[in-house]
Formats: sequence, C-alpha cells, structure tokens
Amino acid sequence: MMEKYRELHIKLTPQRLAILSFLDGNKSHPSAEDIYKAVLKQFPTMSFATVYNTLEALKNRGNVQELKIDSHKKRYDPDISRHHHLICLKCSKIIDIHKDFKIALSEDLIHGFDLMGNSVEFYGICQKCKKHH
Amino acid sequence: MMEKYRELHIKLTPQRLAILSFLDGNKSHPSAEDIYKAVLKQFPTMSFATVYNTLEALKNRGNVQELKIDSHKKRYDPDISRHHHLICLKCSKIIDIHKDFKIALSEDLIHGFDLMGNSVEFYGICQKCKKHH
DNA sequence: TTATCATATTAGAATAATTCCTGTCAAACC
DNA sequence: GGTTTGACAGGAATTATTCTAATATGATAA
Repeated sequence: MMEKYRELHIKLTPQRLAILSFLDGNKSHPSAEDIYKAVLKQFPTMSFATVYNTLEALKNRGNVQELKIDSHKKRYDPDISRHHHLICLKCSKIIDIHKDFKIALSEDLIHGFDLMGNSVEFYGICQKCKKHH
Repeated sequence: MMEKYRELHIKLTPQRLAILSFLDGNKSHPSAEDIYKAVLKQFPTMSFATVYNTLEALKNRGNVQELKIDSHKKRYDPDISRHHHLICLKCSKIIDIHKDFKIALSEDLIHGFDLMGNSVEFYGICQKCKKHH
C-alpha cells in the first residue's frame, strides 16, 4: 500500500499517507479545506498545518500542482501530467482537458523570457448549473 | 477629462476618477493594494472598501477584468480586449500577449458546458530575474 | 440653483485562506 | 541510550477581501 509512495522521499507518517491516498487518482481538484475535512475523519486531531506542510513538500517535489484557477482559494491537482482545465463560472467545478494545443510564442512576443510552460483554461457554465436556473 | 468616463454610468466621485485615471492604459496588472497605494497619494483618506467597490462596479460593467493568475491576490486589467498573458514565476510580472490562438474544444471534451471563453497563460522567468541569478 | 435622494465614502470590524510559531514527540542515526 | 532531525497539533499572526453603519456627496429634476 505505501510502497507506491516510497519514491517520494518524504517521511511517510500516517497523516501523510491519509493525505496521499485521498489525493491518489482524485480528479476533484480539492482545496486545502477539502483535504483537511476528508482526512479529519480518520485523524480527528489533524491540523491545517499538517495539510499545508504536506502539500508544500509534495509541491516542491513536483508531485502535485497548485492551481490558481479559483479566485477564492488554491486548489491542488495530483495529476502532474501536462493538461488543461475547463472551469464552471458558477460552481467552480474543474474538469481536466487532456489535449495538446500546440501553442507557441513567436520570438517577438516572448519578451526575453525563458519559457517553462503554458496552460489553457476554458470558462463556461456546467450542465448542472445550467439546469438549476 | 472626465468626459471619457461618462459612459460608464457610475457616479463619478473624485476617488473614482483617481482610480479610473490610474487604471487608464495601465499595463502593470495592478492588485487592489497597488491601486489603493497609488490613489492614496491624492486622497489620504482613501479606503480599501472604495477600491473594491469601484472595481466591483467596473467589473460588472465589463470595464475591467479580474485576473486569477496570481495565487496570492487578485490582479486587475483595464484592457478588456481578448488577450493572453505571460507570467514570470519569480517576480509575478505579467505581460500581455495579443495574439489569437484559435483553440477549440471538440464536442467530446466539452462535457456539456456552455463555453464562454478561454485564456492562455505562459509561464517562465523574465529577463530581469534571470540576471539577478 | 437648490433640494432631494440614491448612491458612495469611510473606518473599523468581521471573515476566510494561509502562514508562522512554539512546545512536544517520535523516528532515525550515532 | 543520547542526540539530532523532522513532523505534529494548536493557536496566533498575517493577508486579502467583504461587511457594517454612520456620514457625505454627485446627479437629477424642480
């Protein structure tokens, strides 16, 4: 069970394992609070500090990415493959878009930057929100 | 001077005019704090509430757009034309990219959303930050 | 112009998300 | 066994933003 997390090279405490298994394969793009609430069920003494510390460690090792898509809070994505997002403007639901759009910046637009990547966000209203009015 | 702002149909108070003229043509993508500090010089009693209220009014009328690009705070852009951004991962400097990338979502990726738009962000390290190590 | 009224302003309190700090504990290392 | 290192919990501190309630002011019409 914890074999798959060995390679992370972080100390695998029970709290961290709970966070990791909650994140594993999770496509809901949870916020720190979502993670806290989920793990709280198994560890009633869990604190936000532990959630943030663990996320910080995982971020630094490139095992989760922080999404700046939601203007109210940070969201976290355990899927670190190159992908984009579709976001509902009403309920903030986020859906992964796995497609390569081949967008390049020409030399005159690059402003001397060392480019490291890009991301595309699509905005709209999801099916559920359309119905509820 | 204030003629150009008449069409906004918001009450044009001195504070608002100061905010509007600070934003006019501003390409720095300022945060609420940047705006507050700038206007404070002319209006020492300026409050954050006024900055946020005015931004809210302008947002609702589609005269500024809120950028969710910076994970620490919202940034505001008076340029409401369709454009994208190039962001420095070190200093958070934001540069406009005026180019149409023609990105479309195929039916199978659209998940029943009513699409309203998209935005592309390019990430990298700017020239200045490269030099300073 | 002036009176009226709806709206804007202000300071400060409240809230929400996140970060920091401190004492404690446990694992890993000698 | 003793020491170092890193993680934990809990709470305080910070930062961005929103709310509140009293007061002030721009816009409009008389």
